Amino acid sequence: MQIGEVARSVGVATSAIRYYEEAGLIPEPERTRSGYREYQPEILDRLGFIRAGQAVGLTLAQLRDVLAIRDRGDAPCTHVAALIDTRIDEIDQRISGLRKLRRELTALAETAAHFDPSDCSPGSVCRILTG
Amino acid sequence: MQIGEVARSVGVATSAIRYYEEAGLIPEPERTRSGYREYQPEILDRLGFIRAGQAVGLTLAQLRDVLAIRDRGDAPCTHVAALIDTRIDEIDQRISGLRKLRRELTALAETAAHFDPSDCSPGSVCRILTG
DNA sequence: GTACAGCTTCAAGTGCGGTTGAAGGTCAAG
DNA sequence: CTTGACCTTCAACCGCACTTGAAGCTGTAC
Repeated sequence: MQIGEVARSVGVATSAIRYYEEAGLIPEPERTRSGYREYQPEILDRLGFIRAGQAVGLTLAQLRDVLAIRDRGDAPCTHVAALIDTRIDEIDQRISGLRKLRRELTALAETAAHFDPSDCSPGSVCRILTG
Repeated sequence: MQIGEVARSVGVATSAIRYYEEAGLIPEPERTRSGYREYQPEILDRLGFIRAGQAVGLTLAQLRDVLAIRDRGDAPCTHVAALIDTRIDEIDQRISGLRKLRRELTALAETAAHFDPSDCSPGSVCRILTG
């Protein structure tokens, strides 16, 4: 398969596939006599894995590590499971940070609703935000 | 006040203050004979506003707009209130997206827990993630 | 006079995950 | 034989909010 066909099958841009190669996530494929990249079907699973990993918020660096384990011939299961657990913790922290921020913002919105613009002293930019 | 003193008072880097000037969030200050920036005390409130805005996730572009309204002599209250409401909506969307992702990840973690690495076929990278 | 902190400008780099553009080679159809 | 879709490499650019570095001037204390 040429790069365009692979790209269409998986739903990524050809430029992204070349970038993954450059970044060490996929191996350099064979070339045709004219220099075109010539992929084997295995690439589809590999790109599918990258897509799935990205979709849950893993970085390309993390996925590259998983792929390297796989390429050494080992099963990356436990490593993947650990990444998932770490990712869940990150999300929990992110959510609680956002909830805290939301509480602060609703308090500010409340202030804003009871705020008479004529109280708005020209000496400060905006007391709604700065309290 | 010189830039370093302002930076220490507000808790930002001098490079950030120069950047805000460049980006149009703060006006160009007077200069001493030797070319040093010489700030009036009003800058502290302005930088405090920028910090407060950033802390709730507003972008510099949004804050620049608020400051421009203030500089025209108008009260930016209603504009700020609208930004806050929009920001709350963004956060709600972000949180629900993260919650959805978390549900997917806990499902994957569950799969991983019941997964025998020997089931891990060498033909695919990792079936935990790709399902 | 000399050390040292502090200021100046300008250009370039950071992270992340790519995209875009230029300049050109390749391949099948008509 | 030309058109057009596809491929190649390489370098530069995107957003965002800065930081870093180089090269040099200023100001004060000793």
